[in-house]
Amino acid sequence: MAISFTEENYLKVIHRLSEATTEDISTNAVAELMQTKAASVTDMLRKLAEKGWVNYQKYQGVRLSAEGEKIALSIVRKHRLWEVFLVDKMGFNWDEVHEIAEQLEHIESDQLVNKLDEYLGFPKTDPHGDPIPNKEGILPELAYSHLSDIKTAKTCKLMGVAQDSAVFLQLLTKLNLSLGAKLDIQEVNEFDRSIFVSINDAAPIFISHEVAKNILVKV
Amino acid sequence: MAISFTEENYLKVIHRLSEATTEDISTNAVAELMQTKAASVTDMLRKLAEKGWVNYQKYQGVRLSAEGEKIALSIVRKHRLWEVFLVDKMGFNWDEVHEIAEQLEHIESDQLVNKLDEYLGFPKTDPHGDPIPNKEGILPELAYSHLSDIKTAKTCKLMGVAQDSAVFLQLLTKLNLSLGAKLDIQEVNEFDRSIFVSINDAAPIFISHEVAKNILVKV
DNA sequence: AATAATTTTTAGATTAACCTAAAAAATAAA
DNA sequence: TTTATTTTTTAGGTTAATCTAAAAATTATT
Ligand SMILES: [Mn+2]
Ligand SMILES: [Mn+2]
Ligand SMILES: [Mn+2]
Ligand SMILES: [Mn+2]
Repeated sequence: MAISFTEENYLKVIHRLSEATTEDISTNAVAELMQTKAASVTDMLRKLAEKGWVNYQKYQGVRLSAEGEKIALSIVRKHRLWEVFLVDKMGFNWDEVHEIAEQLEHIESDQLVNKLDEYLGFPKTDPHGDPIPNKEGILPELAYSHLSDIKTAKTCKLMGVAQDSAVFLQLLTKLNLSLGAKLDIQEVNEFDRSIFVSINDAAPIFISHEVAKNILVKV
Repeated sequence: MAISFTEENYLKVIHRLSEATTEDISTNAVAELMQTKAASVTDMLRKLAEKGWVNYQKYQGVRLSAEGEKIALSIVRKHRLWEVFLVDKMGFNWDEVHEIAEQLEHIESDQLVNKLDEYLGFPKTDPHGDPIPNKEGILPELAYSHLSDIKTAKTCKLMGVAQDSAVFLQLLTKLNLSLGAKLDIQEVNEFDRSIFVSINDAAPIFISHEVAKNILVKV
């Protein structure tokens, strides 16, 4: 069955919201991420349900069907593989690739995706540390902690980010924080929950709680 | 000003038709290439004229404006660069890339296009021998002859094809005809205008007039 | 020059994706 | 357990891109 860019984006958003919870996804939550109005979402959910890609009963929220999940994962796979391509082959920085990948993820050609995967050396994660679903649509579960949840005196390693926005990623770059960075937590301040941390054995600096929430680490 | 995929495709088609003639382009000619109805074309031409991308007066046909020409060439540039990428880097055959490039040509990022160009080594032509417009939108004019117009006993070199269709390109591949092939014309038959030709010094074979019309050569 | 054939445009509908405003249902608070 | 608040859906419209059928303009043919 034919699928539009818009439908693909809805499925992707529902998938993203479903990763954070086992509950049904609300119309408003979808509306916010899709940057549209709840009324438009209701229309679309009815259509997606008719196509068999979501389970939806009015007022009850929505979940992806098995088929919808498969489609969503194939788009995530394409998005992340293209991001690797843009950084590794085209020389973009990690804060420049998300918008372009938002376009490239809709290119339709299984052959191309698999050739691209091979060309890139079958990467396991994208430039932001997010796992790349394989050909069969299996997404390895990488269970990382948020830096904001780590206790004083611990050492950990930066494994990913919880946000793709350019301003956030550029800030990390300024702080000399990139994937693989070693973090030694000196102190967590009670007042503002800011973290005093040494990055790659350099002199420690302060990182706000807001930033720490969006940094994923392995202890 | 924002532009849709559909508008881009119309500009591309008008550009393609303009290459073959200096006359104004007819509504029907656009309709045929766009695989749509004349009534739809009329609507779109009015819209493109309002946006300043074409000059159009009803019943008088259409031409690209300078700005429209620039947009059309930027799409052609992307299409052909992506085709080079697909063949040179992804390992596709020349008959497999057109459809995918039809999608990729709409990806919007000047930065990406120019990085891709550099990554590919600033290619001058695409896998079908068509010239690639440069960053400034200048399209080198490659003046080749159609094989069907060449006289007996001439030797020439295959420089391009006048058609992107998979069936045609696959046939050429079967005939051992690829870019750069050396052609020695033994005889042009009066009856069906078929050509008896030796390809890369092999034993001569027959090529139909229909095929010869779509082969571009340098004498 | 008049008539016939062809091409192009207009008129009126349809579909996908969106919107605002109002109604209905679900949830929270008194 | 009513009442108030919030969430979600419905009703009715808009815009872009398409369509068919009919009208108008252009071009070709007697
Ligand atoms: Mn991204
Ligand atoms: Mn990413
Ligand atoms: Mn092509
Ligand atoms: Mn080509």
